[in-house]
Amino acid sequence: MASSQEATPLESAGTVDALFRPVRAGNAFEETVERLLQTIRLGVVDPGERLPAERELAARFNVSRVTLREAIRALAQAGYVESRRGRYGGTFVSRTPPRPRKRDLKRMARQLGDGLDDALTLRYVLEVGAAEAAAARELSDAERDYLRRRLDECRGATLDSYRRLDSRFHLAIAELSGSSSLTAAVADARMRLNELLDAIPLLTRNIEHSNQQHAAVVEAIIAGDQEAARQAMAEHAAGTASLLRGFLA
Amino acid sequence: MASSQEATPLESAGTVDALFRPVRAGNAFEETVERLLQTIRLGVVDPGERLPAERELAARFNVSRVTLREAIRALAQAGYVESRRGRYGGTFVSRTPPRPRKRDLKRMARQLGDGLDDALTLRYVLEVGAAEAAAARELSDAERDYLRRRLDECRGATLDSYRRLDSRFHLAIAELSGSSSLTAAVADARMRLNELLDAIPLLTRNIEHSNQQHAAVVEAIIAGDQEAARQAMAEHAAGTASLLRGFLA
DNA sequence: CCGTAATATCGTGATGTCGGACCATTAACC
DNA sequence: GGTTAATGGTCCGACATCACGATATTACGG
Repeated sequence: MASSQEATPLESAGTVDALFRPVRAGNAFEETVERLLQTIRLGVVDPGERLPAERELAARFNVSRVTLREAIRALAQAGYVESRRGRYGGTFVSRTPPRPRKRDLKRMARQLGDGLDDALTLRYVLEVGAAEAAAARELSDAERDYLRRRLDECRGATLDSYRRLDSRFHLAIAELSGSSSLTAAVADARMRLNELLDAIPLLTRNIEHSNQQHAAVVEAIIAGDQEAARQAMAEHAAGTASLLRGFLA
Repeated sequence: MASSQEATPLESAGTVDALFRPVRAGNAFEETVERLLQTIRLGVVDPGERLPAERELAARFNVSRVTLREAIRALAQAGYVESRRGRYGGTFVSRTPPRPRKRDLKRMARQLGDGLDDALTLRYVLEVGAAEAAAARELSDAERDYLRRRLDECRGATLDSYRRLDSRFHLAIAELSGSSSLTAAVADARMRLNELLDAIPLLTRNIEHSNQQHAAVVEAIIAGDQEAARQAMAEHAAGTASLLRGFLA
């Protein structure tokens, strides 16, 4: 009765789609694999470094140890990690990561049609917001040092390690926002895009430009200038976005 | 060897915490309940309106029908929904929603210590970003109408229905950003805060102020003025944040 | 009044996931 | 060289969750 005029069942299909999205993306095993990959690809734990012990990881992930081990085994077979037993053993990130296999155009096209704009919009909002939030906080000396060190890392990066160190730099900014939820969201957004970014060539010229923008962001954050931080990060994000759109369109 | 100087294992604890967060918040049943509550509390489906059929919901949520039914049964027992069988039957949102029981201070204190700032920061970033993104898009006539109607709904709201209509208004803005991931994120952020907002009194004066800010946001979005939209939403969000902090601090 | 369609409800066997205990291995330490 | 502590590796019973199918109920259309 009232619904035909008062409610808008058809117009709000977008909202419905967003809220009726899958409760869980896959089974526990798949999601655990994805999260471990995140820590590796985003540079949270470096090649050669050790992951937390199985028991601790299982507890953090809120997943049984069996499931976690299956995930680790899958990553080991794929060449991402290596496990060593005994005291002072553990699971280590491989120093010779598997070459990201060339993405087939099918997958890219799927992502493109479905959610490229979606992912780019989300990334923009999160990263720009994180930069602004970080600038709004009063940072300790240690935090400023931390940020500068991440910036320097990117400068000294090779073509191979750049994506990882770049991700880690952006994660550091999110971290300085003080919101771990925001940090997690930034990490998720980057993982969605890295899959696409791996498919396009990385030019030294682009890296230099990125590094300049990084420096501007850091400067603004340390100066506590929210507006400048937002602006600088917005430019940076827009650059990556147009680069990506150019290669895929 | 190299790790003691080069890496920063201790300083980046925040990043580690964020990335080693639980893979899944709870079991499938609990998460499904939470998501159904979201559609009700955030006003995606109105009181008296029908939810999608079990089979469709189960498919959308990527959850078995058994699990979905258990979730629905729990919500039915709590008084949130009512199920009717037969053709043109279905599960309907109750017209007499259960009074949100007074939140015990224990839960609030927990949220407060743990993640109030976290939730507020995330909310701010997402909603401000959504407003900016919406303003950046070229909206169709239907979309503009849709937004205005949501705004008007808030004006005519009673004290009882205000929170729901307010949430729906904000969701509409997120929706107009064009990113369903962003919409979903905004919905999640609001659910986290609504739990707290339900614990503090709702004043008519505050509602009027909110509505004025809403109008300013809508005006800026329709005008396509990203900067103004951002600014207006930032003020609005800051207002809610300080209100909340005032009551809990 | 009857058939049909759309819906919620119920049952069943297979598979995933969990928690916990126990085993095997290793490097550091005494 | 033995001891020890921390780690990965293995197994098992209990429970959650799944996909699938069959059944019951109801409103609409003839």
